[in-house]
Amino acid sequence: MPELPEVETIVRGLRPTLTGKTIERIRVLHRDVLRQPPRDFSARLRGRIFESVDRRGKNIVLHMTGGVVLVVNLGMTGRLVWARPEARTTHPAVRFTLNAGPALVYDDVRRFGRLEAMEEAEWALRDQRLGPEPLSSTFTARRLHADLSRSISPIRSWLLDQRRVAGVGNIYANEALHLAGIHPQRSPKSMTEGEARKLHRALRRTLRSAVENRGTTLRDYRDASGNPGENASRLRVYGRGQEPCLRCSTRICRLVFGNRAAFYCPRCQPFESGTTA
DNA sequence: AGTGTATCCTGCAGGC
DNA sequence: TGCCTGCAGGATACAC
Repeated sequence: MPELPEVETIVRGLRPTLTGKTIERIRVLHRDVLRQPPRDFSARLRGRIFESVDRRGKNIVLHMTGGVVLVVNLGMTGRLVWARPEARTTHPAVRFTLNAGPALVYDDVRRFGRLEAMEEAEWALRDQRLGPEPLSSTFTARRLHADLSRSISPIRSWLLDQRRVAGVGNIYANEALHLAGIHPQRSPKSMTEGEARKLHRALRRTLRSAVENRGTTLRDYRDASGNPGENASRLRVYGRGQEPCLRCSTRICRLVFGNRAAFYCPRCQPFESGTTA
């Protein structure tokens, strides 16, 4: 559910208030969202102070005193919200009582999300396994083209693989491919430098504007204060099967592969490499 | 090594 | 109204 723009919005919302706060108490209501025994999780975090609030890909990365890192992956329906009445938490799984202000609650209907407390060194290893941040300066069109040349899986699947690029999920993969005029099943290996450049631009534009709109809320996503994002009305293909393409009025197609739905315009995104688009 | 598939879980929309 | 089916923004264990 939450992809880079949603996680970024949550992190920005948490940062000013959470930094400097101490975890006084931890209540685990659903242990299956933890990647370690609840006793171990709590022992590592209790009494620690939040030093920084960051994002890496779709992960919320909370650096604590004592060299401990709390990593939160929201899965499909996870939320990290302030326990205020207006942010109604329906399925609280973990509750962090802080030394001041409202508690911080991890809420997750489907419980696909995961929380883990680990050492800095362990986090460094995990971090290494993730691909480049698409909005950072190290993510260049040249690098993208080189990375694409080594893969034969469909480009939409490639974009969802967090080891290739970090933070892209099904919504923004489909949106960026439409903007770039590239069919979701195109082979990355077959892409020209020009296509890689288009895709690079499209990814960055799509993600940046979604961050500006505070993320896409289809159903579940909320920011740290419990508010939905504003980006849903800006989607061009995702969830718009059978509706007209906003660019050429052709009907948007819906196609399932890799266990996920792909949406694309057959005219703007021809399967035969896109010189006619 | 790199890919595709099945699975974790709950809720909701649509068909009958 | 109620039952059933299919679908959902993610990650990963496994088979090939």
